[in-house]
Amino acid sequence: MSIIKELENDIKRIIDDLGYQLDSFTLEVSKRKDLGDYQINDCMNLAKKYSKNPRVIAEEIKEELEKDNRLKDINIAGPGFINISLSDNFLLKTINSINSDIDKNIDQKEYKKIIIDYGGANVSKALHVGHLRSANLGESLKRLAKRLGYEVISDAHLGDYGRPLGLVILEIKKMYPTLPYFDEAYTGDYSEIALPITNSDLEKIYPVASTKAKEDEKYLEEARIITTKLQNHERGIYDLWKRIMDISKKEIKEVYDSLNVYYDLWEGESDASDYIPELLEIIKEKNVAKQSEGATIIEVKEEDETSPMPPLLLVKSNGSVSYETTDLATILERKKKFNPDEIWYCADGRQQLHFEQVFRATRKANLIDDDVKLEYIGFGTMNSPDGKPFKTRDGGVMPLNSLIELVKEETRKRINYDIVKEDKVEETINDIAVATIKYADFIPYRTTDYIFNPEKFSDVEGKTGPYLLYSTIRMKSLLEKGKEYKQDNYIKINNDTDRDIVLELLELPNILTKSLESKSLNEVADYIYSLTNKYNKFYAENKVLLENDKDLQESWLVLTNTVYNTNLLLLDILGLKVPEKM
RNA sequence: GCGCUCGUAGCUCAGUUGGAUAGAGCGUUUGGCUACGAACCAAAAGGUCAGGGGUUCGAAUCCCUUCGAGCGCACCA
Repeated sequence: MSIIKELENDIKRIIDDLGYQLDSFTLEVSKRKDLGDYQINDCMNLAKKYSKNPRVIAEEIKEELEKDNRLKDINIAGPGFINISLSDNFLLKTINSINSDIDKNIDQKEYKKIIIDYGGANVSKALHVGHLRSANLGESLKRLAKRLGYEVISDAHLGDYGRPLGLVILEIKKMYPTLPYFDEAYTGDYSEIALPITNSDLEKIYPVASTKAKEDEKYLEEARIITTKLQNHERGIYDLWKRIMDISKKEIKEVYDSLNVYYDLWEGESDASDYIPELLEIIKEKNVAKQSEGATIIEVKEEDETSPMPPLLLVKSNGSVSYETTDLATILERKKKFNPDEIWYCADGRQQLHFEQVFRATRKANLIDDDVKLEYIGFGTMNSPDGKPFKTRDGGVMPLNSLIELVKEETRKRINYDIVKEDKVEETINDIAVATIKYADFIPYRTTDYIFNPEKFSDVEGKTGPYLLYSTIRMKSLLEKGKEYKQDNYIKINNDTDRDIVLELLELPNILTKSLESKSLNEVADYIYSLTNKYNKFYAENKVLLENDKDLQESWLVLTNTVYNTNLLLLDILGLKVPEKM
């Protein structure tokens, strides 16, 4: 347990022992630093609950707190705020403990097994800027949850089935009608066929096919037929689909790799499709579906519910299945393969209704135990400066690749070529560019729609990814240059600048816990900036290596090391790589 | 129509289980490199928290209402 949590528990016990019941207690950082390090606001609420004067309660608590030598300068202000500060001796012990083991500054959670579904990549479609948030958020939630003691399985859950693929296959058929894939008489081995299609061809084919389908009912009908054939694993069509999968997956993986996003599983809707017959059987058994307008549906609307809640479409009137059905089958698949305690879905806010339908249908059909938590983690849309979804000049959505390249070009101008090794240049540029993009994405709260202006990337100063990387590298550099000096113990606190850093470090466990609860990384992003900024202030004010007071110098090196290690931990959670030099 | 997410500094965003004087970055103005990496640090200016009403010791935060924005509401995924 973290040191700050221990202190919080002790204070809670003191308050409990006085006969006042609190549901929970956390030390809140004071908004009046002139009055103390922390403020306790609970007396006013307790006063209401126990019909007493808040200041009287505050006095009682104060009297007890004064016996604790970890605390100092306890005072009561206003209607009943208690202000407390931490003793220097306690702070010294704390930082030494964290310095020896950073896990002493983290509160582990009880073990759980979680599957996180994020990314939202679709086969044969380029990853574009709209895919960034899901990948970024999911990856970091995975890292955070793991760090706090959960077992986490990440799944890309590729969109590799359904009509988009039917459309792509149809368009390939129009382009190359003589390919053996479309020849029902062909009995040979498909793997020997040369396919004249690259990934960038695939990315162009889908928009073309999609437009045609909107304009031409006959074309759309043909695509429906191919989609159904695909879902029935029909020879030829199915083999072509597998080839498309291989080409597309390779490209998707490369983009995710460069973004530092990794999946344990590359399952897709097609894998779940194996579970559809069993799913339909269960649903039939439980008798929760019914026929409507030629389709099979599950009613998920509660009685006397006013919000719109259309039925879940299980089997379409033409016999093919919808993505609601594959999502249900996926739940079945995950239960059988992994038996998780929770499943998290990171998807755009516009999918909220869809997931609500899927979750309700899951419960109705008892697809998974009631105590397994299904959680939809929605997020806001990334918009361009005009407030509309991000587009390039020609009207298409900007590919993620292009965005990365754009920022790389800006980064290329800023690198210090004197100290970055020649063979590290490209990797360094990628790390910095990705940090710029990902960190900017973390700053707004999860559900906020936000404006992402690529022009801004030319400015990499201030609260940005490069700021964090630069500062962290500078700490490392200092620690290396200070190797000849002792770096063992934090011995004395010099002034408020030093003290503020130690207090900031103590916030780490609460930040991580809160972030995991809210499933938003913006608090972590804010925190690492704040910690780094405080450290940089210290760095500008003091010259560690030239300090004559050796006790102070040793303390400062320990402080630097602790902040450095904390930054490494946080940057890793955010999924940002730290280059050697930059 | 019903529902969801919102409206906070010139711009982009934090802060929303109610707490003291509403914050950050950018931009603007100003100061700091012959000392550990200046992608840094310091300071200033900048606010009717969309408007109105209510709840209470206390509201950006909770409730009601008006205005405004974006999104969603079965055979696309």
